[in-house]
Amino acid sequence: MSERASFRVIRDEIARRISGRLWLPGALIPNEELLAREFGAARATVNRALQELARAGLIERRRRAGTRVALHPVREARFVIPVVRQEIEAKGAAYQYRLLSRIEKAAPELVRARLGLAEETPCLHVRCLHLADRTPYQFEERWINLEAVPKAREADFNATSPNEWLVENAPFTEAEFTFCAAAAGPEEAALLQLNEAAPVFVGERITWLGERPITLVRMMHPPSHRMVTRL
Amino acid sequence: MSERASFRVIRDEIARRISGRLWLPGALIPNEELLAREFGAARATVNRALQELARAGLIERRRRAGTRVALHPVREARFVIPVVRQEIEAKGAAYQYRLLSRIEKAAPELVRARLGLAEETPCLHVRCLHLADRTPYQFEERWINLEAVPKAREADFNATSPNEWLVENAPFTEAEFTFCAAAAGPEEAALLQLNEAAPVFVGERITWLGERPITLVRMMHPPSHRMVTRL
DNA sequence: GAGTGGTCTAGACCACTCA
DNA sequence: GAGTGGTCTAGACCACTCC
Repeated sequence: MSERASFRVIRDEIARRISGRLWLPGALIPNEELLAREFGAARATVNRALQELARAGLIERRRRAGTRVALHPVREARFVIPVVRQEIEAKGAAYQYRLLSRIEKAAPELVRARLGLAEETPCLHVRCLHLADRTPYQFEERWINLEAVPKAREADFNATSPNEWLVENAPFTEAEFTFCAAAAGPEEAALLQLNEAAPVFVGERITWLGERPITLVRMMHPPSHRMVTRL
Repeated sequence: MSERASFRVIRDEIARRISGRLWLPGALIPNEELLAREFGAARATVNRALQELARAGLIERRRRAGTRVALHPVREARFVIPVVRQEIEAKGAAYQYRLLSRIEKAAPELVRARLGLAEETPCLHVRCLHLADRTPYQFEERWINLEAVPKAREADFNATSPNEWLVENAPFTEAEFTFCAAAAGPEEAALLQLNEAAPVFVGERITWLGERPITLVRMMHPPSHRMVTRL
């Protein structure tokens, strides 16, 4: 029975009317009860369709005032937080990984400030390189708060990259992402096989479990890197 | 009546149990009927709570197999699509805008390919600069498909930036975003007051209304720029 | 006060998938 | 075949907001 009105059918039909300019930006659209009658569905079904459209930013809803076609549609987009290995393998390339260094020491002032750590907090500093088809793909530099993740001391980062190990062993509830462009320093340039001062794409991520800072990671990509997202 | 079980209460309580490691990653959680009984709510209410958690990536659900705590929680983050002026004013800086050029001509092959346009399609090429407190903030280079947005011919881009004009006058339903790092060319460096070949942060956005390409824009920022997002 | 969306309930049937 | 989530219905009450 494809005749049964589904919230998807209703949602898509309404989206069609909006993108087809049948209902213009700012215009009031029929209320839930009318739409329910038109589509031969229950009001709850129409409600679900409209809520999805509102979440996507296509319409704006207010009690009593009704539902309007949004004047500024689509205000936000999503991007996936990939595990590097999966990101590389999804491109059909062979993944390789090299641990460069792993040292337990106090984090520098700048890192402590970003993570909100006390001076004496023990940290693990890990540097590694991810390659796609033998070409440097990402240089990763990471600080792990050992007070929050003491088990990291025993982790074998030669076998598993800190990225994957943390995904399995250190859940987080909050995260902050920063993206920017920078010039490669001499060491970074060598590792990524670039000229010194070549532009690099830098992603930075800080994660927390509740209030507790877990890790700060800086991920550096050669300029050929593209971060793409849709919608 | 805060006693009435709301889907929010149920959702948050379940999230609490997961982040508090009461329910471990990979573990099966009670089915909808049991949870409904526990919370004294209808199954539909529990369903809504669980669907939101699944959308957020905290749990994974499969018919017959039940609902499990996700092994790789939080798979995606959101970022806002700002209007440049609002982005600058939100920082407390004074916004200024300069139109650099505006020419109607055919788009180059590369641009046509990305937009899926025929060779003869009329386009509007617009270049402009956005400043924050008199400092160059973003260099914008844009192609507008005049077949889709003929009204753009009459738009006064000296008064309103194409960014804002399009937001008001050309709704879109699909968008693709690309971010990368690049080296500034001579003209770009001059406009952004950088040395030549300085790293720049580049955002690119293509929008469609249904199947129809609307515009392609390349937004270039000096390396001091940070794109930040949370969650 | 009245109209609109927000949410909940109780029950039902369906779709998928595992055993 | 049976258990689980996915969805729909019909009805209800509430919350917000405009008049």
